[in-house]
Amino acid sequence: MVRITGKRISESTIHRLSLYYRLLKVLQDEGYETVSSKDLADREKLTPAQVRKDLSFFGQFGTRGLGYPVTELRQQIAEIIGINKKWNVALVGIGNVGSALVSYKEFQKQGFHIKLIFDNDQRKIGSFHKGIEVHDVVNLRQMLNKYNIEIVIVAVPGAAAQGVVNEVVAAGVNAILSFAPTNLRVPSHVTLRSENMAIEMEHLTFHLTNENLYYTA
Amino acid sequence: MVRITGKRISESTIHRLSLYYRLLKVLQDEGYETVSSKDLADREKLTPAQVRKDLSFFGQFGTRGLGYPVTELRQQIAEIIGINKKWNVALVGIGNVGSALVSYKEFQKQGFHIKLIFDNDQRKIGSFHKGIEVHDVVNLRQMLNKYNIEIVIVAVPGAAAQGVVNEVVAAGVNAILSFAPTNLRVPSHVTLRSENMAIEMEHLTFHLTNENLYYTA
DNA sequence: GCATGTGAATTCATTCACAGCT
DNA sequence: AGCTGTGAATGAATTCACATGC
Repeated sequence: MVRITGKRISESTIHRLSLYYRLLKVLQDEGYETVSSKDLADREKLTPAQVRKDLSFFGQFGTRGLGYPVTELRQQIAEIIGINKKWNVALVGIGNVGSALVSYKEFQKQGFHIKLIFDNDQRKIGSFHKGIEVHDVVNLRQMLNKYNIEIVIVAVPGAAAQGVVNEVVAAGVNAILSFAPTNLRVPSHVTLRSENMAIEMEHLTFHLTNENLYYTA
Repeated sequence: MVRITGKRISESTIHRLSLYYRLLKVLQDEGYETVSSKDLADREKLTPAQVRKDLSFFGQFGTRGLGYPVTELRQQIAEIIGINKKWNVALVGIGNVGSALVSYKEFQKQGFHIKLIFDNDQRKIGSFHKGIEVHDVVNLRQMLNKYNIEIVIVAVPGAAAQGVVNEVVAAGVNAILSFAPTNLRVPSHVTLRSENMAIEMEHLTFHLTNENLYYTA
């Protein structure tokens, strides 16, 4: 949770900003110049009040009676989220998930530049992926520093993940995206997000298993 | 949101059940026979009350003065989440993400059996991935039926995703995990979870961009 | 004495409703 | 008239605190 001029910003608000950002691109492509909170809400299955409240945390972007200017609002949200600039990213672990990430085109487009790749497998070290050389993870800390890496993506097996995270934190990197299926510890000044496909699947099985118990009482 | 005997179960509770399930495995391996809500909470950075409340929605699993039996509680949670059985899964789209999924060992272990793979690329159709043949997505609906698929993972480009989802829904499948970076529509009886790496990255950049504005007022 | 299970209290998120601007 | 921006009201999730049982 972050406070901006005294207002609490929740992770859900941050998430919705990302959704608005994408939706505004679509609206832009469809030729809209302005959009109302109701339009935005309808397309995202939210309430207009929710949309207005989310935006109101960061300023006043609309015109009463008219709505929000599509292109401008999109630019403003980009600035709020911090994707109006390039970010130096490093990837640790070039297995299946890591490879998928390197090939993920949206990444480059969004300004995420994978500058460094690390692995501990001697057969992989020295090889190239999409033009990026794979380095020995032994040099992780010093290279993160040298290349001014701001975000590290951890895609190593669970058993190795905490060790990698510790090095990353020691190197002064404050943002980590992990694909490891284990609990990771970071100091409170570091932002950690974890993606775990198995857990997402379990949401599905929970619903499949329990939806016959739906009540509407 | 699901109701069980009148109690509201939130997605966050479901998520935490998955965390407890994993943590209990660790505790089991460490040789613990019982565990208190405080122990569980400390390891997950939650409060003991949160842990007890989560579990209380589904029954009484502990012993006062003693705590919860590790192995037994783990088994109970498996039943609640619905991972005490095998699930028939199909994968649509065998690109980078799809390939990573097929190779993901945790999946098999957790009882998720990828029975079918689909793609629309003629060069891929007929090929095999980890012993599973790639089928033409044209036959999606009928094959999902024939093989009693319960969960479909959609890993196709954004532009193709809604079309695939429509077919999946038409085939009567009620659980979908999507990796497409677009908004998808499903009827309310279908559970849809979306993973979007770019959005996760944006949480990180938001924090990196805004944490210098932290207040503690 | 110790730790669960759970109503009550609190905190946090969302929605309402309306004043204010175009 | 239409739609934003925002305090106030509601609703949901979390935490408190204690009665209950081992």
